[in-house]
Amino acid sequence: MNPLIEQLKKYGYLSEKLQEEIAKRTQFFSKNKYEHLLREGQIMSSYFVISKGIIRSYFHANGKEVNSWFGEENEIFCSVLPLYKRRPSFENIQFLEDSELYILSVEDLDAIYQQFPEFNLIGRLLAEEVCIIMEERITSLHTEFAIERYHSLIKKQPKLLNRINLGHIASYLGITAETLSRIRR
Amino acid sequence: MNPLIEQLKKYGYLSEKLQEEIAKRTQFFSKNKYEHLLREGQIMSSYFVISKGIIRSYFHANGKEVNSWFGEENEIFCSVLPLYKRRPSFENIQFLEDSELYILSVEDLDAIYQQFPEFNLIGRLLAEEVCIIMEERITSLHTEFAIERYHSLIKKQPKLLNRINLGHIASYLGITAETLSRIRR
DNA sequence: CGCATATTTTGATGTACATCAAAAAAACGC
DNA sequence: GCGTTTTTTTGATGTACATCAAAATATGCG
Repeated sequence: MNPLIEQLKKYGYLSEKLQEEIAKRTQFFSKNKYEHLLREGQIMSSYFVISKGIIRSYFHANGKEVNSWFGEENEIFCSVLPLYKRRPSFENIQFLEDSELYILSVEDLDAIYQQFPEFNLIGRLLAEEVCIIMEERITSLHTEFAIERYHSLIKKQPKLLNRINLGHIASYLGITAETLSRIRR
Repeated sequence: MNPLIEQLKKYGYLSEKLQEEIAKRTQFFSKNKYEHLLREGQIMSSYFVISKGIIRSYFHANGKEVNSWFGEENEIFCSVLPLYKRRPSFENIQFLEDSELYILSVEDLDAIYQQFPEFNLIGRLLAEEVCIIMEERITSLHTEFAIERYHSLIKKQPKLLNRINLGHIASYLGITAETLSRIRR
């Protein structure tokens, strides 16, 4: 069982041969809490799925860490800028629990695109899905008050509250921990 | 000369046959200032390029119009939700000048994907590009003050200021026209 | 041109959220 | 289990931006 393949299958048909190729190239990692998968400035990139654990993506702005997203089990992720543009990441990806994950590096991904051009369909649908998610996030940041953004988040990722401290959540929402505390009361 | 094909070529090779097929399916429209290309609730969708004119995309939030983006000549655009998910649009696309544009409808696009599977590569790169642009917008809304967002905008679309009134710009920035006026001073 | 309308600016005041400080509560390590 | 560290809450005060009203300016149109 390869969780990456399971996730990719959600976007379309993968032939046996293609599945074998992906399986062959998939790397498995165990990581400890607070380790990093990616640090800003790196170009190393990949699609990946966490089979166990949780991650945050954060970057630095105005001298502070700002969380940009959280990742839970059985979703497919990537760092957009390195994967889609081969440009250095401005974000850091860090494990917030001891975690296990499956990675398909950008080099392996390219090789697969070469060998199985039909895989571009999956890649297209994946990127299109990311667009949808990002559009929601933009609208939320553009028009909602902090409390509405908070409710949107717990609606979309309800388990997050039990796994991640409120300081991290506040940072994702674009407010301080103090404000989040007052909002929740 | 088909401006849509010119834009698509930026993302990769298009065979003669593929270009012919796109050209055959491309529709040309002239539109007057204040006409709409798309209204919220509609599913009708497409990729399109404006050869002359300017557009804004806006939606309704808290009883007000909120501008989500502006489009100028010779860029390829779409409405993400209808095109990528076949879901009703929540945004409206309106011309702010008398305009001319070239459209490839979602039905024609699907037909092309069927007939030329290699076009999925272009579609993938296009969607990936949209992700990059959206990520920047998210970061801007997440961490910047209004004045910084203003400077980002005029850096990225410097001609906008001469073509669009400040109320529209303010709405895009997520502030009121009054605040924008004070910021500019 | 001259009047009507739309846009931009200015001023007074209100509100969402930030900052700083410190207490309270929870989690962690030995 | 107890002390240390981290997280969360509470309070006082500051700031970025909103709201409402109205004046100044620009634009559109017969």
